[in-house]
Amino acid sequence: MKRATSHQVATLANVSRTTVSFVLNNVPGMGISDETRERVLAAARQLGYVPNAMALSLASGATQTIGLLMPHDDQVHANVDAYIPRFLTGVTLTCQASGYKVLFEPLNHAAPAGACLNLVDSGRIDGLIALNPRQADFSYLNDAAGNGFPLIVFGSNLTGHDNVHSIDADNRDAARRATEHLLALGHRRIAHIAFAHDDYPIVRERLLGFRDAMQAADLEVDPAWVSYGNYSAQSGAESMRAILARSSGVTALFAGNDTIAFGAMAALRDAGLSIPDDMAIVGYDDIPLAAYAAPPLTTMRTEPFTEGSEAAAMLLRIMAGESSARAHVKAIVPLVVRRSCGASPT
Amino acid sequence: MKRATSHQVATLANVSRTTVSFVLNNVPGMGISDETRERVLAAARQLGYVPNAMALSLASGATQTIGLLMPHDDQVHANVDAYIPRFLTGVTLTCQASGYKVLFEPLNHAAPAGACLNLVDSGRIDGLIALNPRQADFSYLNDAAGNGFPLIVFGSNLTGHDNVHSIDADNRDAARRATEHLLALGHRRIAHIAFAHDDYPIVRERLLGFRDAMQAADLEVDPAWVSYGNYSAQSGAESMRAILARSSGVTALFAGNDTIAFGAMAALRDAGLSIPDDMAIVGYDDIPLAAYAAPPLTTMRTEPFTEGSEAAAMLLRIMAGESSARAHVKAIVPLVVRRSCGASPT
DNA sequence: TTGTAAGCGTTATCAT
DNA sequence: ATGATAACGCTTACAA
Repeated sequence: MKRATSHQVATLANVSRTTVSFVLNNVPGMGISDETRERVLAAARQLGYVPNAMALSLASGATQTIGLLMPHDDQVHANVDAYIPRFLTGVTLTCQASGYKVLFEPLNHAAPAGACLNLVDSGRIDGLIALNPRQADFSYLNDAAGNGFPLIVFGSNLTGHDNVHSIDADNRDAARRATEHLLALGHRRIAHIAFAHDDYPIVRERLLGFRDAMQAADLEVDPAWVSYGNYSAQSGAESMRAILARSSGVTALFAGNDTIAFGAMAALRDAGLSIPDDMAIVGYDDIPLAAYAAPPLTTMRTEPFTEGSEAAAMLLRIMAGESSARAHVKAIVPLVVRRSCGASPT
Repeated sequence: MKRATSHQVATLANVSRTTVSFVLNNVPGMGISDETRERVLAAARQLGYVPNAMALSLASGATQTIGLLMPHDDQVHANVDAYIPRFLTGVTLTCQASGYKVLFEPLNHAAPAGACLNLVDSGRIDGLIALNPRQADFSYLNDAAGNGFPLIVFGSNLTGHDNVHSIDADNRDAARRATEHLLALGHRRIAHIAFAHDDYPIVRERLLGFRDAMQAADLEVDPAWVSYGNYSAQSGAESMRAILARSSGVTALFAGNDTIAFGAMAALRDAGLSIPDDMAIVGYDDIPLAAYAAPPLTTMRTEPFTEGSEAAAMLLRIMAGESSARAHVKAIVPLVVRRSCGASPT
């Protein structure tokens, strides 16, 4: 793999490396003769010259690359989760449009701080987006931000870290509204299956919102009604079966996400139960397949692609030195009503 | 964002930069005194020293980064496709285990050659995995490989490009077997909905396999039976409705992928048709949700995570200078029978 | 056992 | 209008 250097271009064009740089970067006010410019351009073309990105980064101090940090447990997460890939796409396309590359960094329990720190400290990236970081990740993220490193935290509305720019959906509020939808339909015994362990702030938020709604309706939530999945539809099915087995008399389910909901629905069908007659269901995320569930799933709509784009756009802005004040954006999460909860309020 | 340099470490430890480098890299046979080593290590720790990756790359000629190239059309593809994210995860985790980062590069129709070429020519990456490249992408991929650039092509078994290492599933054979499953069940009028336009070799292969099976059974395939989707469940539903509207009397569907199948199933349910009684369906991919469809979807099982891991492992091996001969691996695609085609052969 | 110096490919500041 | 030269942070012969 031989690559041409600016030196070779200079030699071929009979000029100095400086001139090559001036021509190729269109440096203004340098009064390069048209003749010279042509010669340099021709030489570059002939040699297939492309500037070396590493040398450029070293000299300029910028890598034109950002990092995307995301949680990742045991293959399951990024493997099965439907939100992340779309977020990633949003981030990537937005960055691409501005000439930035994105470095993808799944973060598992095993290597908590190391990977990220290294990414930042080794000067490999100019900015970082952390998607749904856990509590444990937050201390060094906050440090990095404190040192002036451009950082966007997406999806964990932790307080007391005013250094970091953040974008959030109000998961708690959305979960409350999801539950209220069920309540308004007349349901009183409502189950919740969290989509993961609750050391992720996001799952805790949804659980909290669920409880908020129940409490506001003066309803006790029986511990037998809540269960924890692990992102997969399978865990949703198992949780549903467990809840059914406890014969807790629940008539509705607020699923922590749509994948969980799909699993629960399958378990219900297998048990010969009807949706929504025996069990009304609302999900969360509005994954592309949600509208194609049987029956079509009522769910809270998130916009991963848009959110990824916005996170990237915000990061780009910060890196460009605009927007000095710490921003804390809240996204809106609408309820989209389909058929999994039946027709209208009782 | 201030970062410590090896120079500062050297100063603090009262040694030269060379010594710092020797100590930190554990260069053997250099006989560094334990006392000195300790002092250097302490200084590095105290300063939070992390070597600058760009400088390191420039000096060593290696970036410890690979690129992942993938097709991408109009948001739809990476946004809705269920295969890619899992492949990506497999690639990333395998690379991570070897200390490699991965640069994610979606490639859309608009910027065909540019993005990839630049990635390679700018020396930003040490190797490249191209996932399902289109015919058009192949010429420069082949060039890069010809220049000795480590490259794995996954999923487009193009011939006449012996420079490139490739991994493939035999899509044509798999599609044939999927169709044969339907045939064995007694179906004669079988529809196919391709999951994308057929300038992707992979969708052409599946179409070809479908035709192979039909032809082997001495069956004509009516043009009214085949339709083209665009990755989305929605396009699957539309295609299904179109096929139904042509009242072509088909009794079975081989869907180009599972997402398409989900859409088709929804359209069927809406039309009051029963699966599998009115329409038997086999999909392709075995996405995580396939087993949770209503009814559970019979489909061809791909293993995106494993395939991604293997592609990465192979690339890593090539970059390490092992395996000189061009490898062309074929993966196996088993049929997994669930309930969307009914019980047993007629 | 440790230090000096050259080189990796750029850009940028000066002279000329 | 163009060309030396230094600087970016590191590795690695080679010297001492």
